[in-house]
Parts: sequence; C-alpha cells; structure tokens
Amino acid sequence: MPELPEVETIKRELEKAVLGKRIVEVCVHHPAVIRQPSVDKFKKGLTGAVIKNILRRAKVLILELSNGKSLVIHLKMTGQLVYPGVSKNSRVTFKFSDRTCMDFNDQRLFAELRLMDDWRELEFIKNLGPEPSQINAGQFKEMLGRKKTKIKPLIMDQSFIAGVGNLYAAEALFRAGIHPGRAANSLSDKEKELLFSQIKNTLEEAIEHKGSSVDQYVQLTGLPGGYAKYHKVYDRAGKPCLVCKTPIKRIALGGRGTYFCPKCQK
DNA sequence: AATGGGACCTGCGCGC
DNA sequence: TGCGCGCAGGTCCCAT
Repeated sequence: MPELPEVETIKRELEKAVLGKRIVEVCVHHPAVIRQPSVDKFKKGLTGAVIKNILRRAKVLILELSNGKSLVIHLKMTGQLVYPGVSKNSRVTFKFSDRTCMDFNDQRLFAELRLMDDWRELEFIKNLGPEPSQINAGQFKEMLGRKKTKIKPLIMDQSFIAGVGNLYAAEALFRAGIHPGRAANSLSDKEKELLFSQIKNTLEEAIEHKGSSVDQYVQLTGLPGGYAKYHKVYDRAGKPCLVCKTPIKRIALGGRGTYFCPKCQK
C-alpha cells in the first residue's frame, strides 16, 4: 500500500522519466478510476499537454500540465504507475509523443484519477495536516497535546499529519517504544519527541530503499521496493521480536491490523 | 468530539 | 479438489 515513501519514490522516478514529455493519447480501459471530470473531458484535457511539474502532497501525486490543469493521482491500496508501460491489464494508458507510454494499473479499483483546474481545491488536499518534514518536534508535541485519541489511529489521520499509513505507523511506534493504543495526550514530552523523530527516520529510510513492497506496490520501473526486509513489526504476528524475541502481537485498532511488541512497546 | 463500523473492490490464503 | 469465507487497507460516510 503506497504511503509517503512509496509515493515519493514514484514522484522522483516520474521526474526522471516523464517530466517534459507531451501526452498524445490517453486510453481509458476502465472508466471507474476516472473520478473527475467525465472520461471524455479527462481525455480531451490531457491530450496535447506537456508535463511541466511533478509534486507530491501526502500520498497524492500531482502532475502539473502546460495547459494549466493538473492530473491528480491517489493510488490508494493497489494503484501502480509503470513506465515504460507494458499495456497488460492496465486501467489507463498514457501515450507520449516519443512513442513511449505509461500504464496506470489498479487491481482493486480504489484508486482515483482526476483532472483539475486547481489541485489545491481538492477537499482532501485542503484538509491535510502538515508533511512530517515541514514541522519540528515542538510543533508535533503541541499538536499531540490536545488529543485524547489513540496514538496510532491519530498519526494515520491525514488531517493530523500527512503521509503516514498503517505500515509506517506501526514501524515508527515500535521504534519509539510506544504502545499503539496509548492515548495521545498520555505520552510524555520525551515520548512525543522520540515518536516524531522515529516517524521522520522511518519515512526517510524507507525512501532510501525505494519503499516497501507489500501487497501491490512497485516502483515506476515495475521493480519492487527494498524496505520490506527491514520491517520490525508489520505483518510479523507470532514471529519473535527482533529486539527481545517476544512474539509480535496483532490487534485491531480503528478497524486496522496493528502489529506491536507487547514487551518493547509500553 | 471521538469512536466504531460498513462501504468501496478484488485476489489470496485458509479451513473444511 | 473445490468452495466459501475472512482479510488486506486509504478514505469516506453514517451512526452512536
């Protein structure tokens, strides 16, 4: 499932691969993924446009175009962008003037593609909290202070802080030694600072390894990311903690699978 | 305000 | 062998 590191990886690869290219044709093989506007307007608005700028906000990719519009892509769980495209089971194919193409794939059809006049007007983007890289520990502490929510669902809340999903929330909490079910305002100042630095560290390390390939995520090239082998708790239920050998536990928090070490995380 | 659950969707792994 | 079930998770939406 693409979270901040996976989307950032794709963003950086897109900059190398398709920035400056002109889109000459868009083939929509599964219209359900086009959320805005109509499929027809989507295709017309993209055809002939040059990709001028590529941005990431939270888990959202934004391709700004020469005609002033933006292609806004949320991969959700199983969305993929692959370049050069192989046109096998793709939901959408983007063809460029140099005769190369890019595939958008999405097994489960949760992903969302939009063509917008101003991506900043997307409600989801308006409501996003800050990027972890754009705040400091003091600000993070202040944000946490007022919240009574359980800490793990809170750091996964995109309106609280942007880009952290289920996997990295679990990993960061393990590294900070904090139980995922703790009330946010029960964390000591020291724990808040540690959690903040571990969120940043975990995300940065994952970006260095080009993301975690669990489920469907692949890099733009179609190759898997390399970070999954460094996971300490995610998807390791029953396996020994890499620090203390206690079996990793799985519970549900906010309806999501939550992995933690009952001994290391208090 | 916070929390829980279901919905969206499909493929996979499990148990019988 | 084959079937049915639960599960996976990002986000939205509704109910409590």
